[in-house]
Amino acid sequence: MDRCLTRERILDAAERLFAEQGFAAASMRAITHEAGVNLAAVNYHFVTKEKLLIEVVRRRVVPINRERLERLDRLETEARGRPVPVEAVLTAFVAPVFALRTGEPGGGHFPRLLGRLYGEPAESLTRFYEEEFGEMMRRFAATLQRSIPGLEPSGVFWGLTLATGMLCHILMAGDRLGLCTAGVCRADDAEEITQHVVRFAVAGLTSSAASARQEVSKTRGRRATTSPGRAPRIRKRTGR
Amino acid sequence: MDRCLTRERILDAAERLFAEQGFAAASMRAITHEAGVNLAAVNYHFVTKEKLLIEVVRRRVVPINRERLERLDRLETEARGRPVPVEAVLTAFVAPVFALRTGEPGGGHFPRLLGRLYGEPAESLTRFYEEEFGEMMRRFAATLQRSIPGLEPSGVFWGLTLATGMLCHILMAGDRLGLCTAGVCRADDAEEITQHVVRFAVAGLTSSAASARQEVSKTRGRRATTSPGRAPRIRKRTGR
DNA sequence: GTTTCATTCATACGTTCGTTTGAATTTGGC
DNA sequence: GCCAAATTCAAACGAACGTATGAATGAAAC
Repeated sequence: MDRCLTRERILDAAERLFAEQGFAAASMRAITHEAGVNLAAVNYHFVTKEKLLIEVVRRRVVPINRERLERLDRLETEARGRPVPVEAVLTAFVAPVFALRTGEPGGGHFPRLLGRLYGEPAESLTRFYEEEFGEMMRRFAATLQRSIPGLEPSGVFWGLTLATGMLCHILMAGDRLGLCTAGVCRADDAEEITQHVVRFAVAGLTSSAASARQEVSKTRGRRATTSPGRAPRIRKRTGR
Repeated sequence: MDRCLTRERILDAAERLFAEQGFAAASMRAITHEAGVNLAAVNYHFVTKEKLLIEVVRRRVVPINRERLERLDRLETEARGRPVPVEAVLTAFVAPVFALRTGEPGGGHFPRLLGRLYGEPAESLTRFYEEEFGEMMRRFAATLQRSIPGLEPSGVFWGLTLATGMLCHILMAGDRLGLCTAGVCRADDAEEITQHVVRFAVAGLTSSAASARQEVSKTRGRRATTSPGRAPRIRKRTGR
């Protein structure tokens, strides 16, 4: 059997089973059986189960975060020094997660795994997170900061965190998403999910900025509510 | 040892370990050791590991959802037929999750478990979800529907789902929350978390309603964007 | 004091776990 | 065709898993 083929088959099978059952519950025997390879092949190619998980995740996360940053670069280039529209920034953050769902052949299982990852206690994953997500998050935060006047740094990170939360929750819930929502919400339409998440994040960030501004200028007699502020001026809705 | 004491000690220990390590990774031996009880006590009191999980969850979820509904009832009574303010509804949805964190002595671990639950593949949990969350979600959806003029049913459920997602993600991330956010976001201030999540959900729902309204009346020459609309002027549009 | 019933206990059952081993097999360079 | 390295294989390792069992223990009921 081709050398690279076994590796890839293991990664595919592990991705599917990790996503469906979680790291601890997916046994190496189930993975290798699903992949149609020998049990010892995993230890030969990946040494350990935990390192296999890291590799499964890395294979998808690296391209996703690369595309996120590429989109962000493109937006900043187009903006030519002016602030980038908030919606565009958030779309660049959200959309790449779903890119491989339709693209890759067996990539449909990864979003669910991605959603589940934050809960996994493997400490090597924690390190992996900081390495793979840290800089990307900081770059998006910096861009967002300039996109929304009046938004403080903590507001930006909360926005990105909450956006990630919405994303992960939908991804993780999978088919069960419709259970508590009378079948209204489904997790199979990437376009719709992206649209909803981006809308919420844009509105939330804008609202945070508005209430922060109001906090500053509360001596002025403007009406004080916690409701979202005006629409941010987004002209050309740059979706990709 | 007191009869009820053993049960409670097992529930506490299981809650902590399930939250920290996940269902599959937390062994019965670790749980009973942590609880300081005999291994067989779990099977005596709960029959099976999966039923133990259900009981751990039920102990916290039932009071939480009861308080959610009580708050909602109170709001509707106060509103006397008028729509309930959106922010109040969402606060009633979010805040009770954190109530036991400060209240109960060992309850600090449950939010993280709650966040993790959506990923657990135990099929008995799926049934449990529909039973414990289904009606509550529908009641909140119905109230929200009347609170935000122009919001369609799917928008309401998406809002509640995304709000749940933000909540679960923060809860699940626990101490790791600050990792990718330059230490800005922390998961230990219930007040702050509630405030952020509610703000985002209010803004998002309002924005959804605004874009839905605009969709309807797009023949009129008003400016069309997908950005969030004004704050909803909750007028007394009597419903029901 | 004896009976009764609920609870706790030490121990063992049969599986399954992640990993290792060493021999077989395939592969690629000469 | 041959050697050496890379890969696959069947089999087994010790440990840990969830659960079951039957005897010990405790506290009320009589």
